[in-house]
Amino acid sequence: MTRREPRSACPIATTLDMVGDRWTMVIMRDLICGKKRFSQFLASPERITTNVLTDRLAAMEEDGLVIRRSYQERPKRYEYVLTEKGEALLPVLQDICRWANRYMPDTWTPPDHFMRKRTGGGDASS
Amino acid sequence: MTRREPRSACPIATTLDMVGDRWTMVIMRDLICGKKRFSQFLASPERITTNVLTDRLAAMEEDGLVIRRSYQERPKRYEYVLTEKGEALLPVLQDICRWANRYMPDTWTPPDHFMRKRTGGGDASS
DNA sequence: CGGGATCCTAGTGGATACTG
DNA sequence: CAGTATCCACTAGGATCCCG
Repeated sequence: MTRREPRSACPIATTLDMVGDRWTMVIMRDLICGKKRFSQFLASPERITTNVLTDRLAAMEEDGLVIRRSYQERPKRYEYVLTEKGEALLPVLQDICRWANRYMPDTWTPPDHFMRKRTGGGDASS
Repeated sequence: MTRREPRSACPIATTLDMVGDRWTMVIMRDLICGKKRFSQFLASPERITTNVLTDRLAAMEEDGLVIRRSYQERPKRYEYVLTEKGEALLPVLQDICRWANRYMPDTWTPPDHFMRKRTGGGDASS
């Protein structure tokens, strides 16, 4: 498993040191619509390999972004779900989509229910 | 100079293929408050090296995220500024800051004028 | 099905010295 | 000042095969 140490106390640099690698945010995208299994990630169009997927999921679990549930079945089954901390990154993903749809015309427009979705703890200030 | 080809037509994956490396968003952070010179980036706490900085700035210029202005002086002087396309990523940086300040307590709180700043073309729909 | 074990590449980053 | 030019190290990421 591979994680990065924060380079500074800057919120942007620190966040990027956690989720700013080549795959973490793509995995989170797959998890927005709910739980997913190992083989379902592999089916995404970006074609992540088993090796990297294992590595990223383990790091994300340790960082508290996802939870891995195991079921006692035959053959064994696992499911990955976003934690609240992970879900709270949804606005970032939505902003990225808006930006891409404006400046990179060859990208899909995400489904409406994704762009309208709201995460639980908006801003608890005051 | 190093750029990545998009892995898919997904807006998230495509955007990450452009700005999702270890340095691009950190450089953009430095540019939010206005123009910067080469040596000013080097002074940031994350300690980027000249080699990597040159590489990233060139890629960002080719991607239309920054403009490099040169002045005919002695010694020669250059300035880097965000384009409108680059500035439009500001909401992403702000969301990242909000997220970090909530879930990664050891990070700074950015100055208020940064979090309140708005980019020109909000959403021109309807 | 959900990985682990291996081995390998190439992208990323770093140190140092030099130049227009 | 603002880079180039080398050379080098590390590791994220990939290919392939194997296993409980």
